[in-house]
Amino acid sequence: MKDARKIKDLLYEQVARIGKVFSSPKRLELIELLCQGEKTVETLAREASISVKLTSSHLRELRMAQLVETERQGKNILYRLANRSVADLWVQMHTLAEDRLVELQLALQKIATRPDDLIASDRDSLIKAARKGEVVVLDVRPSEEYLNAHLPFARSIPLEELRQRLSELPKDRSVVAYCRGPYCLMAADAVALLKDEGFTAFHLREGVAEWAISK
Amino acid sequence: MKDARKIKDLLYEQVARIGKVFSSPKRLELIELLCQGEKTVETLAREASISVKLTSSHLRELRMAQLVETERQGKNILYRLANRSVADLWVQMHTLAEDRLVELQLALQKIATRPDDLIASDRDSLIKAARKGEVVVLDVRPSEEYLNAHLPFARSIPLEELRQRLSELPKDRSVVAYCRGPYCLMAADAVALLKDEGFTAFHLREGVAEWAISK
DNA sequence: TAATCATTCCAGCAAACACTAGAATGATAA
DNA sequence: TTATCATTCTAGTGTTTGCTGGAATGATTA
Repeated sequence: MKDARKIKDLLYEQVARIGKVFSSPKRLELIELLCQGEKTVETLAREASISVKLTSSHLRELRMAQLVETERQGKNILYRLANRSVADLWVQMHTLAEDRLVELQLALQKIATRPDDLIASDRDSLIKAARKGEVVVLDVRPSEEYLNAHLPFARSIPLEELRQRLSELPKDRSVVAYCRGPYCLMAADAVALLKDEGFTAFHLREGVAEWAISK
Repeated sequence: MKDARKIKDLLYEQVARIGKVFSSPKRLELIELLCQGEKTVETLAREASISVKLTSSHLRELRMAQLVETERQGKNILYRLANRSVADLWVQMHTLAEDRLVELQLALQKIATRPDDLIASDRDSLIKAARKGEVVVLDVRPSEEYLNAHLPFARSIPLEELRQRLSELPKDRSVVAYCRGPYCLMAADAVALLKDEGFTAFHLREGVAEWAISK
């Protein structure tokens, strides 16, 4: 009887190790970044706006829970998610959070400059329209992330280059911009810029990881 | 720019609220229990072997993250998961843990008295065999949990009553026992008892929640 | 009214955690 | 060798957490 208690505690403790990794905001941000593809510590630190040392220690937690893998490439060390299911768990967790937490829903509403900028993601019809060329699906993430994975029929113009490359986009058709996911501000910025310049632009909340999981 | 940081931090902080709930072993145990159906605080405390007061405070965390709902029923208060996706997240998290953490794999191996007691869950063929009556699928959880939900064609004999009710089971066919899930010891105990008594018995690792999610 | 179920508040304790800073270490490339 | 990328150690700080115990409170039933 006492033994049964002990072994049960041990089991739940192990699962809780995974939960602990997902209980820190900064680690979640790193996970989301790693969902976009492998990255060096420096890149992760810069994109998450934290020190390299702190990044390193958060990555250590991820490593100890076996959720990431590393690979040396020259002077740099590349981190990547160990598994598709790590990204899936992140998506499922933030989806549940969005479903349950009113505070999160409110905060998310502030991101889209206007609610009508948001496009309801009807996966099939968006693909169909993109295939026919009726809309332009625009990936505004850094180009390495686009190269790693992107939505079907998407074109890449990183947010930084968008202003200079406006001429590549059509004014007679809709542009649907997306970025890393619902917590990334790049697509919203892109849509604001595009609308300013007279384009018809919409904001797709989903990123590649969310898209991959949606049924 | 500074604003973008702040709003991002806010978003990840909200998701981390969910992660925090899943980062305590005792809370995970409570979640697993709640996956079996609604329960009173007293029941949860007894089944998780912790004090009512501690149970109450863990349930408070679950409530504040909007992951459970409560309903007064007479003198008791019933807790239930707010949503199917809470159970799904628990299953997905412990599945990932089992996939990544060697320590967990080792600990799980100790549960099954013998590894060959475990049956590989080939969902379709098990259902087919159960429908034909070639095997008896046996639910050894308390009967309220069976009544709340159970596997197709499963019969209910709670572990506590099993010894007295052995005559209800056939000796010429296999018995496949299951309980709450991989971290529950009841099915393993049942299999050990049945084999002792000359039955052909196997242990199905999955519980109802795992079964519901498996593709 | 008294008994039961559950929550809450108080206080306290030990442990863990997030973050920062300084200094040392190791591995690699030029 | 020197510079770069990354980790590690030490050390400190302030916060949060899990758990315990005692006492009070509320809601419901009998």
